[in-house]
Amino acid sequence: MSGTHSGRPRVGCRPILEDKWALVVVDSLATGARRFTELKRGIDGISQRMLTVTLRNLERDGILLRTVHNVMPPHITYELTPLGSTFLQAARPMMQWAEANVDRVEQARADYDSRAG
Amino acid sequence: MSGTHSGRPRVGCRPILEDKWALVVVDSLATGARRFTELKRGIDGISQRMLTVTLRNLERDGILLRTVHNVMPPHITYELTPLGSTFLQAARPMMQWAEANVDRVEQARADYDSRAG
DNA sequence: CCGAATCCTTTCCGATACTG
DNA sequence: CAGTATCGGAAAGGATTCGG
Repeated sequence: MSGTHSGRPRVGCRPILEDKWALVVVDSLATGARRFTELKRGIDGISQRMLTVTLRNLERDGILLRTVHNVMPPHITYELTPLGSTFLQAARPMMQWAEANVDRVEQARADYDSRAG
Repeated sequence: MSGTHSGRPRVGCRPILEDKWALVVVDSLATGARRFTELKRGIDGISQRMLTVTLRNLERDGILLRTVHNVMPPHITYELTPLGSTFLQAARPMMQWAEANVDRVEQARADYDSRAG
């Protein structure tokens, strides 16, 4: 036995965990609903296409909710669902670890590369 | 402001977070050192190539340590470094969330697909 | 037993152009 | 504003073969 690994592939969750932008998009919705352009501006380096794709996938997964507001002019907002909020809570430690240890990891890489070319 | 997102791309951590197999390999080392073949047997669906690549990357990142034992016959073990242990601790909540919510996510997908084709 | 190397297919993803 | 459509290069990743 090895930790929490169950033996079968975690089909259905992997796409979230592996998605290049999913974590940062979810994180961007931490403080409440946002519009497409707000998200685009707030996320460094994301293309329009990838933001669209990421939002669609997260909506499909039940992580966020897409709402069309019929005011004038009409606009669309994205916000976390309850399931999305629990996901964000669970993901926070890992994001914080990443933020806190980027330098250590890069140092380890530099060391490794200098040893082995 | 939006959660823990700093605005700059998290260069250096993304490869770990995005890697298809990194989490499950790290998790497989939770209980101690393992040999290549043990890992291969324990991880469902991983190819020899991807296990090799994943182990190299994690070693390079300072997450795990590769040790060549000069006994007869010689063998090689992989184990988490202290940095790797902190990574695993940080990743646990997300892995547990994934394990606990696969069904919910798949249900959400089925609902979404039945609504929109 | 633990890989490295090669081949080949699939998927990702940015750039660009267009739409209601 | 909030997308959709299409293209093409880049990267991932499986299968297979070979080596120490």
